[in-house]
Amino acid sequence: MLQEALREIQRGSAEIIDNERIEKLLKAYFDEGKTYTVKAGFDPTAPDLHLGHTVLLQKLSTFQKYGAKVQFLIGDFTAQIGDPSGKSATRKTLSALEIQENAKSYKEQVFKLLDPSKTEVLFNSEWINPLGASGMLTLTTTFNVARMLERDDFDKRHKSGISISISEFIYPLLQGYDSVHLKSDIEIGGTDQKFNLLMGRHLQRAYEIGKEQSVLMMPILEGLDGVQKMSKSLNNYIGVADEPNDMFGKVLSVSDELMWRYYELLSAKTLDEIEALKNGVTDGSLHPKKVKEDLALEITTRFHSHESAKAAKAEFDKVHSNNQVPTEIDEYRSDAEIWIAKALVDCNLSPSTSQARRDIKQGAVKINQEKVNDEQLQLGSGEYILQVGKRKFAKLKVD
RNA sequence: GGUGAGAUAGUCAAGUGGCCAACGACGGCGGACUGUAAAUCCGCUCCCUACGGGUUCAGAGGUUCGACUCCUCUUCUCACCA
Repeated sequence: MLQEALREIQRGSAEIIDNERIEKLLKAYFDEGKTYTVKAGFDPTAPDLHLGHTVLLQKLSTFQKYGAKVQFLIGDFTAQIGDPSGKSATRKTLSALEIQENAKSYKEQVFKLLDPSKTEVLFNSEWINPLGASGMLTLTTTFNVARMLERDDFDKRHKSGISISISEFIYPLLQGYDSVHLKSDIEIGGTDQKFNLLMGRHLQRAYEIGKEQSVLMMPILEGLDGVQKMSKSLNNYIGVADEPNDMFGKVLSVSDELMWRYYELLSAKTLDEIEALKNGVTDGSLHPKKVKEDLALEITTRFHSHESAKAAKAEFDKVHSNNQVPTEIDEYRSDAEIWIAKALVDCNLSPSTSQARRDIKQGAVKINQEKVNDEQLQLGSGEYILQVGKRKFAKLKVD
């Protein structure tokens, strides 16, 4: 039981510092029922959560299974500075109102994964504000500039003469101080957070609170392309707010290889269960597509509901396996006879008539399931289902 | 502040007077094959009711029959020096 818990906790992690302590905490839980705290900080600058952000949540959820109380920390104070990690320039700061809004949307999402009874939502302004100028000074005496500049991203910026604000030096200190105040046993974060996470250990020692937190770092989740990190700007993400149909479809579109990665980092299935799936695929008794569908169902269910996930699967089968028209498609109207290329542009199926013509030439355009060959085709009055490629549909009414 | 290099389509990157709407790579889109997977193969990839027209190569002027290519100024980026 203890071994299994350890394996699940280590699952997918990139690096663990002071693993022995985690083992001790778990042992104390299994032997004596003693709980412990796991801290994870979230910067309320990103209101649009995607699956990449949920890797940490999934890990927290695992910890909760094995006796952890989660300290879900929203860095409302620190967000005013902006985390310098991995940044090549000073971040612009957020207004108090924006931070509040973002924090709210965080709370709505996280309890889809976490057990509320074992989760404490905290805002660090609560203890950082009372620190005052003298408390802040004390904090800064625990560290020095030379060590701060050892940090890779600071070092690069310093050497290339890009300005580093003093407040950015303060950021890791404050994050570390959170661990002092909360007396966290373990802190988890992404690999890019290593410096900040270690600061927690440093400060817990400096403030002599009698423990030093273990640190568990999770890797950055790859996006749909399987290569680059999942991010909104690369448009390779699955948003937690995506519609069920989109979410299901996106999960199903990842490669088989990436699917296992997603299983490891996102699924609530145990390692043994996943191992069984892998064996099934290897010996041919399980079709990889089925396994991927299960993952898509699990994820869609998590953020929506079991019903909508099943509906998404049904819809998916309908459109893609049986080549039928989706249930819901956008409708457009035209009040006069219209040229096909123009119609495609009007229905947002093509960005320009030039593109529309190319699509037609390449046989990508269908009207009512019939391939269109004539670029000059005029659509008279009636109702048409327009289709470009495999997934873009629109309904057009011509009066 | 000084000196040198550079700015080309979504990104990287050719092109140094007409053969340039601009090589190539990546990405993206479409097609074939499939499990809407991956891999592979093929096609497309500025706009325009189009065998033609229009607007592009940081910005503004200029030279020229003709400029992405030459000249001037401006803006920005990078390297070295201080």
